[in-house]
Amino acid sequence: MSVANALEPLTDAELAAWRGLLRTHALLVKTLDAELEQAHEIPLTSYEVLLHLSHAGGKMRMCEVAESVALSRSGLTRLVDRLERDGLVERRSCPDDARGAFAHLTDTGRAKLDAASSTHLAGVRRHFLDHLGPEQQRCLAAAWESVMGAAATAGGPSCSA
Amino acid sequence: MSVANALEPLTDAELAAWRGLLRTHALLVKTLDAELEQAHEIPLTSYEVLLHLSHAGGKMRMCEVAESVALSRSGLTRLVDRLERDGLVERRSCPDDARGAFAHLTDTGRAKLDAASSTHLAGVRRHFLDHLGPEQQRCLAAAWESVMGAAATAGGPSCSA
DNA sequence: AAAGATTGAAGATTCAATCTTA
DNA sequence: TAAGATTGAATCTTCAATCTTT
Repeated sequence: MSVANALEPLTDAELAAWRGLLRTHALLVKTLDAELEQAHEIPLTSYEVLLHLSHAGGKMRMCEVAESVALSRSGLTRLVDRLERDGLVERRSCPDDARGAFAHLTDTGRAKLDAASSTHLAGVRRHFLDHLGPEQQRCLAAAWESVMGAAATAGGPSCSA
Repeated sequence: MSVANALEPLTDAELAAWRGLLRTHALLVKTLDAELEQAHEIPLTSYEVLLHLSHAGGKMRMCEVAESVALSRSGLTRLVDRLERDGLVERRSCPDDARGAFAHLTDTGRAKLDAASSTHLAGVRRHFLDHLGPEQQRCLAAAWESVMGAAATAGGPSCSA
């Protein structure tokens, strides 16, 4: 908080909290991605796009999808290119705003999502949730809320949707 | 833990703990990387290599460095190429094992690390640690310990060092 | 002039194959 | 035969510039 201690090295506890986040995230994402790729030939990021689309009722604006999976606009454009090529998603025009575009979940995409979800869900449980007590779960959720809340105050997301 | 509930959707608390990890990690890494790049023209991953080298007394085996920053071997080879080109790191041969190589922190590299560390440290505090209470810090550290410990039992790291 | 989306070019990372040494 | 490290090819992601619409 203060400027005076900006150069103090991190305490062991601070270091463990910070570096653990980096290490654990890397391991989990790598593991879950490999499991999805192996069992269903779909990368984790693609899976998450399908998942968000499904949760949103089957369609989202491109910029919303980009924000939801933490990808740049151009990054999402290429990803949806791949998903469209594989028949999992379709682009449709946006009646309200001709500049925009919707990403639509296709039947094939929904089927792929349904098939892959048990693999993914099992992986998230086995590699992550199963090792957390209910108290720890709440603590993590509160921590994310606090960190993200502070960030939102400063520089929020980009697109209006 | 059981197979029976593998298809139950995640509870809200589980979802918050898991998706929060993804979102928060993405935001923090993006922010810290941009700050380092802007103030010292060094990417976060490069900074972390210098940091680990410094903590290890100035030299590490290539495979150790790769493991410490969660990069593949080839990924680290290219990264050290860039660091060597910029004069921040030097490759040296390994007396004990002629197959191996050391990455050595140069004086220039150490100076760069010292200069960048206040930016990085301030960023980690401002964007992350300042929003966590001591209790939350301990909770996070314990969670990482638990998750990583379970993973280590299964498939551990690769190189012998 | 600004926002949503895309494109070309460049950068970073990985896989598979290769080289050298153990 | 296996391990440490590197290389070529391919993939994924981003930045800056562009196009269209508001």
